[in-house]
Amino acid sequence: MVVQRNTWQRERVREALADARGFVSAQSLHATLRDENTGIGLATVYRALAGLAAQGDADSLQSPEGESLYRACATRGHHHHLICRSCGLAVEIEATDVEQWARATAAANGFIEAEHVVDIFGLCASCAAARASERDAD
Amino acid sequence: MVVQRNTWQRERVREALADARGFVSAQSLHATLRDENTGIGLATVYRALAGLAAQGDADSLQSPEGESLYRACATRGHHHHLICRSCGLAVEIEATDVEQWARATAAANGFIEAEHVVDIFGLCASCAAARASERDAD
DNA sequence: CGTCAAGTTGAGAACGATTATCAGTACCGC
DNA sequence: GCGGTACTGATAATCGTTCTCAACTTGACG
Repeated sequence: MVVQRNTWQRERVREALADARGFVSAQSLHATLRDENTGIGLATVYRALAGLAAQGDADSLQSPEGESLYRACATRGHHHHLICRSCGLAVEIEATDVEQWARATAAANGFIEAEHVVDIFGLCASCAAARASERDAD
Repeated sequence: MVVQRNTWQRERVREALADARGFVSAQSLHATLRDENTGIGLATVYRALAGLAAQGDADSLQSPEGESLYRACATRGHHHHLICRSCGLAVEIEATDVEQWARATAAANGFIEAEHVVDIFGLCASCAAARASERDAD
């Protein structure tokens, strides 16, 4: 049974995702690959990303604007992110305390099969500096 | 300057939101109001919800499926939720520790203007029980 | 290397949620 | 009641994502 084939498209998506410093949307990833030369299809990018996410090679989350963002993460397994809302830069963070708190809170209220969403959005140092100098320029 | 007018539509949306035990989507809220009799428009529901959320009378969050969900919350000000992914029931929770952790983590990584998303999704006791008896029935 | 079955691809259609448009309406202060 | 203006609602438009399906690749087998 051939479960999955290797195609250059999937490989390119994986590379592009790895090249991106932080979280990127499927749309912008597609745009990037489009620019490079490849006539890769949007649907293929979505499929590849969904596949990567499914097998744990990528993390996905919803931006506050409702887009799905993806990232190739160094840390496999459960972890959270500190994300720059300007450039998308993401820092992987552990939150052992929060995990416990989440589990305890869920249990205390009779909830089972609890999953939690814990992410921090802000401006990274670079973007903060960039914005500060923009302000100065005004 | 008339800033905002009172219309029965906005009031109905507020009521319907209050009647719902937990988070509901704009779509289902519109469906509910539609059933009641009112020929209220979908756009109006969206506008009312956005308004309520803007003035702090309602909380909004994105479901894992990408829909925007709204809820009339008893607690004004910053708080988080424990949400049943089956019936939408939501429990308001305080997470002082998590707030601090979020702030500290952001600061430690040079991030400013940090906001955090902290929500727990699970199955509430009722839904868990309901599902258990369904299982038995099979 | 050629063949073949089945997984993949890509263009575009389809879809669902949300937002914008705009003429008609209802609210509010006078 | 009047007038101005914010609001409404039907519909179109937008945007991200998924589906469809014919054409194409890949990989196993000989």
